[in-house]
Amino acid sequence: MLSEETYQNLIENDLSFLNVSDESLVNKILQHTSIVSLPKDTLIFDEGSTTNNLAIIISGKVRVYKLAESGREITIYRINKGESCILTISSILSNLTYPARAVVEEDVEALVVPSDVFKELVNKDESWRNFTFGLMNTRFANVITVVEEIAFRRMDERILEFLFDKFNSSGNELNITHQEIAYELGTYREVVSRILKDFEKSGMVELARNKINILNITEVKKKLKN
Amino acid sequence: MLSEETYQNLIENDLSFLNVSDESLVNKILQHTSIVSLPKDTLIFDEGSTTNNLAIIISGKVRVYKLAESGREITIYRINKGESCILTISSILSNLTYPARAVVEEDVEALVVPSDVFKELVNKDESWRNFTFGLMNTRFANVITVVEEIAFRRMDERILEFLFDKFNSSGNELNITHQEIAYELGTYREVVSRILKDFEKSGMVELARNKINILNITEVKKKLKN
DNA sequence: TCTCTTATGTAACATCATCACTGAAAACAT
DNA sequence: ATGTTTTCAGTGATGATGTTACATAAGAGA
Repeated sequence: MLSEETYQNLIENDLSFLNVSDESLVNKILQHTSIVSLPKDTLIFDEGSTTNNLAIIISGKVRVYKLAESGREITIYRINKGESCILTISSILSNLTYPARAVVEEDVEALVVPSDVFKELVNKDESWRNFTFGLMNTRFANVITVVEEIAFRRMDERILEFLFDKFNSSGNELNITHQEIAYELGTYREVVSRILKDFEKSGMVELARNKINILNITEVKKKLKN
Repeated sequence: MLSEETYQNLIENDLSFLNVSDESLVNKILQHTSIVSLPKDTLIFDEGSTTNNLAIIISGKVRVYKLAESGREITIYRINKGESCILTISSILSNLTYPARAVVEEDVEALVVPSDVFKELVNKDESWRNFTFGLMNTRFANVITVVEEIAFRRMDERILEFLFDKFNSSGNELNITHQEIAYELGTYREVVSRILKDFEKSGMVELARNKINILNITEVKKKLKN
């Protein structure tokens, strides 16, 4: 159950596709959806599983990744505010099992839509369809980019790019462990440590436990241009 | 323009989703679609481009791959009979540019649907929607599998698996060059040559110019189980 | 038979994967 | 405040793969 007020708030707050024109669909949404809170580290779905609900993220962040037997991981993409999990959509629309794993990275509030309601909305409402197609298309492009990265680019470049992106979103002192970077990029912690050490030796960064300081951002940019 | 007869043939011949119920949509299809032949090596689309037509494959095969500056390539997936290119669909539905390249691998006959007609069909007809979603979902799962393969698996295993798949579809003497295998898997020809030579030394295969003979298929299977 | 083109072999070195440790920093317990 | 445990980082060693650079061999065509 969703209150009329919450519904309106969501529509104004980055979930504009919720705004369907058909009155009976609005009622379906109000009656059959609800809001849940999922704390950090909650396993949203695992490889091989299926589901009966679609979660649309209102706040927080989810990481979708592949896990190898060796213990290595690689991040495939993240689900942010206003998005939902296309793998769940795959599962609902095509009866496929998840090919990856999703875990809450930052505490999540989500709107939960039962799969049959979602199916009906996608079939009857154009804005839901556009939302769904748009999400699938951008994700697809994302994953192809991941393929390109791991197939063709060197690890030092990839680490540098990762640092640079983080730098842009959270200032030049990053609080992150080498292991986290390794999980992000699909490599081993040792590899990350070694490469970061090289960066430190060349004066680009400064390292401490749980911390990476970017000392020379223009140098980083220059290296990425090549 | 499509003849009524051709249209019926296509419906019976693996393109059942063409069978729409609405009469005006049938007319749209008949009037606005056509059949084209595309010989081997035709570039269907390239990175960064967009399109106004969707091709649905009636016969033949298309390879979709990423190309690196170094000259390396990696196959992302193939488009077979009854399928169409989801990247084209992305481009049409979400105005995205292609993140990869597609080339005809075996002579293709395809049904060409203008993008506005396709949009209308997806919006109005459920079987087209299901076709579209189904294709996107399986492709997405494919690409995630590719990520897993290149991120975590060893090259000798991947080559072995490739040989095994080819073996299943075309007998135990394969006519293929090392370069082609390298393009498939995203590595260098030299790496493929080296690993194949090792396989030959261990008695699993026999190598000749343009030819790989699998001598011991049970051994290959066994290695793949591990 | 000679030449050109294409496919393969292989050495050498760089990078990354993988295993096996060591030591340092922070968190926790007493 | 000190000792203990846990978590994080440093680093050597070795194998697999990426990358450059040639050499050789097989087939195609003149």
